[in-house]
Amino acid sequence: MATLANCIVMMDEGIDRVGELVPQMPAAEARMCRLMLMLGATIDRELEAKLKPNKLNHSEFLTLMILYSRPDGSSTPGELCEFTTQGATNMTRIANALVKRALITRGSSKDDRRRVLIRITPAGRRFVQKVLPPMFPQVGAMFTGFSAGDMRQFDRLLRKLAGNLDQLGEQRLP
Amino acid sequence: MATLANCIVMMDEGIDRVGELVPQMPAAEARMCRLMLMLGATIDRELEAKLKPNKLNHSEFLTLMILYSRPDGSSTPGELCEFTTQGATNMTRIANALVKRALITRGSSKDDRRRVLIRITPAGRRFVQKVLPPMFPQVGAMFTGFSAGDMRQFDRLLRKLAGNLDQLGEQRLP
DNA sequence: CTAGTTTATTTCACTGGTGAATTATCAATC
DNA sequence: GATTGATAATTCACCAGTGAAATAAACTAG
Repeated sequence: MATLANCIVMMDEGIDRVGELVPQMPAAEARMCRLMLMLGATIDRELEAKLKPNKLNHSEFLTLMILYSRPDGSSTPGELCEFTTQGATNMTRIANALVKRALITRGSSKDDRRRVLIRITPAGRRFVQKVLPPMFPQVGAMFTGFSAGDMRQFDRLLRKLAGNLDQLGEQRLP
Repeated sequence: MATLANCIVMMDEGIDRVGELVPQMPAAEARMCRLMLMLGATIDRELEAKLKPNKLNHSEFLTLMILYSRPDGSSTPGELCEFTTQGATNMTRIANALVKRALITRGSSKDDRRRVLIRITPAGRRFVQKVLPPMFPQVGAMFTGFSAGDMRQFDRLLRKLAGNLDQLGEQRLP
């Protein structure tokens, strides 16, 4: 099996070596960047594995969770696209899949009949309440050994990084 | 456009709300987890966008960089699978693509003829040296405002998280 | 009322990645 | 030295997700 630790060792050596060949490279930043990519992908795989027994994939899960988290349990395809960073094409497919399983309903909005109103059903709520708790242990285990201070720091640093990424994105689409 | 900051605001509210409905949830950990997923995906998209003009995708780039970082510039498909966390099937495709562009060569190993030896070509090295520097500004910009201490902390926390993820993976495949 | 814009859906072609079976080689054992 | 089993890479058929373009319906502003 390819342990994350192995990959990291190898990545560290790789960056050192590339840093010798291309000295202008911001090595420390590149390292962080790769770490974020590796960990993000790993967590993604972990989550996907947890969801598979329930015949859900990541974007379907996310969509369902957003609806579940809304006080009125409803949203629109456009809004869901925005927050799940999915294309409209895919959101239609996701909605189709969730409607077929009766976890959500699709209806047209009263005041703007172009809009489609997507709403989580009682069965959808029950489904979330069944699916969610079994993933708590893993989520907790990811942060064993993190002190309260560690969590605060981590949160701060991730949000700071998010801010930088936003700026970086803006200047690419001017 | 869907700014990361917006998604985060929405995620925070969502987790608060779900936390009320399902109180056993480890809210702080779930928040970190989602942050990692969002940032990882964003960095991934950013990288992919930077690579697209060069007709490379993430896994091809990674493969090429590993080869570039090796003192002898060579590896085998199996090893590359391990470090890129790709299936063997996909590695064959990646190698095909890179061979077609003459960035790598494929030859069979002398001492074990099952093994294929993949080696970066001089053109491959030149290609990396051309492609790499233009991404340095972005990589640097991702961490503007990070003090030396911030970088140290961030590195420490990410590696700690990696350790936990490894343990979590082990106990799923016993 | 008309022209233009927004919202959602559908279709199509394409990319990236996966699982199952296949082929070739090696290593071990009888 | 033939047989069995493991390992490395490839091939094939398939799926999920994407981007672009076309369509349709409904809203908005002049």
